[in-house]
Amino acid sequence: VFSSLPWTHSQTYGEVNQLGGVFVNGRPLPNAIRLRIVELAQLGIRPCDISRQLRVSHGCVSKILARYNETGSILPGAIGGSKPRVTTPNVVKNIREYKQNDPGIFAWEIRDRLLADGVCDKYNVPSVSSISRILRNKIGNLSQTNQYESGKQAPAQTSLSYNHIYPYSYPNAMSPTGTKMTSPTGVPVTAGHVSISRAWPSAHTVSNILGIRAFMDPAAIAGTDGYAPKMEDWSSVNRAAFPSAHGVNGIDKSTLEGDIKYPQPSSTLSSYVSACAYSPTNQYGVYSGPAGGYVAPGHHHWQPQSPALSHAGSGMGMHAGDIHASMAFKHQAREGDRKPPSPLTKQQHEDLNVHGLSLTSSS
DNA sequence: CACGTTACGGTTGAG
DNA sequence: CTCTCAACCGTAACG
Repeated sequence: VFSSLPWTHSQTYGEVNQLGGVFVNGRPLPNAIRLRIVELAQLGIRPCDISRQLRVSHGCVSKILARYNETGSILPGAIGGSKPRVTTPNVVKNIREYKQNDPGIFAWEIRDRLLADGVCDKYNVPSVSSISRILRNKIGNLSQTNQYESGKQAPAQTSLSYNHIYPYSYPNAMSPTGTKMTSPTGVPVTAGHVSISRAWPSAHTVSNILGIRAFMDPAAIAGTDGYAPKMEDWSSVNRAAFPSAHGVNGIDKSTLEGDIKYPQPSSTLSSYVSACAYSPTNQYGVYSGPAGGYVAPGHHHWQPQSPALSHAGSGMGMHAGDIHASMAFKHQAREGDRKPPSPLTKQQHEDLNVHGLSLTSSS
């Protein structure tokens, strides 16, 4: 797996593409680079030139810009994990009832009833084969089965709406930790809100949240391992730093180091670019950043040139985080349209929300 | 040449 | 704890 190709010397590992750029197979490009791609495009630089300057394959530049145009987010999609189950206890309960009331009912009929009765919607209704499996495994002889329903219901699911959207599972995820704690009101803060408030992007949002939480929550930090890591990808970048903290030692350091830098031609950029680094272990990491910091910005910061970077650039990689953070979204694009089922969705909608606030890109 | 697409080899993480 | 497997990734190459 990690065949490390030491690029230069330090730990950087990763591979070098035809353009001389460093990348880690299977992992998203650092947010700083993703951000840079978008920034350059907004400055009017052609994709082919961006590809050459940043040493990122044109296919990747194309993909990132397309996604940005579509969702307003520079962040990569959610990697790994499973989609939320559609066969929630509530659904199973209904299936059982249909079967009990009509033992000869066909799976497809059950499916239609789930839709007709509003138990499911077209996005989360179980497939006929899933229903057959449920009948076979969980409701074989109706009687015993389970206990579940009692306790849980599948509340959320109803919300279908987003579920699908976020494969990631945020809904839950976040809520648990961060949310709850945070919200004083008791009302759970949804990620969305948060994000909004802070103006982050969605997915990220989450992560941010996590990150943040981490922040505040020492415990979290403590468990380095635990860290919030999950946030995944984007996080890596974003999270900026949190260096110190835990530092988880190895990890961060590396990150910090960051420097991996890939050679960047253009001086200007380079600075911050370098910032990003892959974390060795990658992922995310560990560092969680100071969330607060960057966020704050007022906004417009994201202007291409200097701002963010500038300070960002400096030392540790983290800044990178800021940067993107700030711009994670584009001004916004259309909103309403897409959300549902489309593939990328996850963040999309979030983004959408976000956009509002985000900056306007125009310079 | 520019760039949208996609096969490929890879990683992740909920279940 | 380990295994599955779908979702995502970026590169390379095709058109």
